[in-house]
Amino acid sequence: MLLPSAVEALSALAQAHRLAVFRLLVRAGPEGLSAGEIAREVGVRPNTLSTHLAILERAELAESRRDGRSIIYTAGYGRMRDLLGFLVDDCCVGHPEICAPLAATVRSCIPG
Amino acid sequence: MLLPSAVEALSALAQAHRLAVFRLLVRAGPEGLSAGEIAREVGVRPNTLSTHLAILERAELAESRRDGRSIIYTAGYGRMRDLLGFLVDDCCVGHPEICAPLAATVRSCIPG
DNA sequence: CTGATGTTTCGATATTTCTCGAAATATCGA
DNA sequence: TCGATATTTCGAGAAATATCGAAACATCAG
Repeated sequence: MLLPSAVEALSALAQAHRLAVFRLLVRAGPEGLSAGEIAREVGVRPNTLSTHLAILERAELAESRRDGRSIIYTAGYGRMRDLLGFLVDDCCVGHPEICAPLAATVRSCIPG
Repeated sequence: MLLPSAVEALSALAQAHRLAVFRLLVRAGPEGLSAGEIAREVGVRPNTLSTHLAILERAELAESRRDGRSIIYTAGYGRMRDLLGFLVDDCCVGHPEICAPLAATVRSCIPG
């Protein structure tokens, strides 16, 4: 991942409503949530949310598909993985003590 | 780490110059770099850089100490660790496949 | 087709952010 | 003290961002 993409992804997450939306999508998993459900959950008007979702989608941190009248959004896991990798790589250049506490977190969700 | 702090940290990193500065500081390690060296390296005017450094420091992603006429900046490793933990936690709720690729990166810098 | 529902687009406004030049502050060497 | 170096603070202008109401678009049920 290159710096401009990292900045775009970080910018997308650097807003309270969007970070809340993204966290919601991550927890929702591959099934995702409709725009309306997200709006209700986060407490943002539908048109404002639409702008936020477009920003997340543009940063590839969210994906969408239509289901009837609803549009279902899911988290862009691949992009998130890249972003975290980009940031963790940075932290791991000769400073293992920074990554050590992370290891426990990461290990706890890896099967086996 | 709470959401508002995460937003503040993400906002601090969501700017090309600041992300470049932060990466530079992480690589510089505990010895740090003077504001002037950073300005030269990143290609930003001293007064503009000062603003950026203040933002990073406010987000606790950078720390400063005076050394003669220079002010030495170091990365705020603790805050970065918290931020990564916050983001990784999110990704690890029932979706281990997202964290698996991260594990290799993290493991590679843990001694032992 | 018509009306209802769900979502996005448009146009405008208020706020925030980035950058700059100029001036102020702090430290050092002579 | 004086002048030079290093950095920050101040004040302003341009650009980007967040939010809103209204209108448009897409889909479905009857």
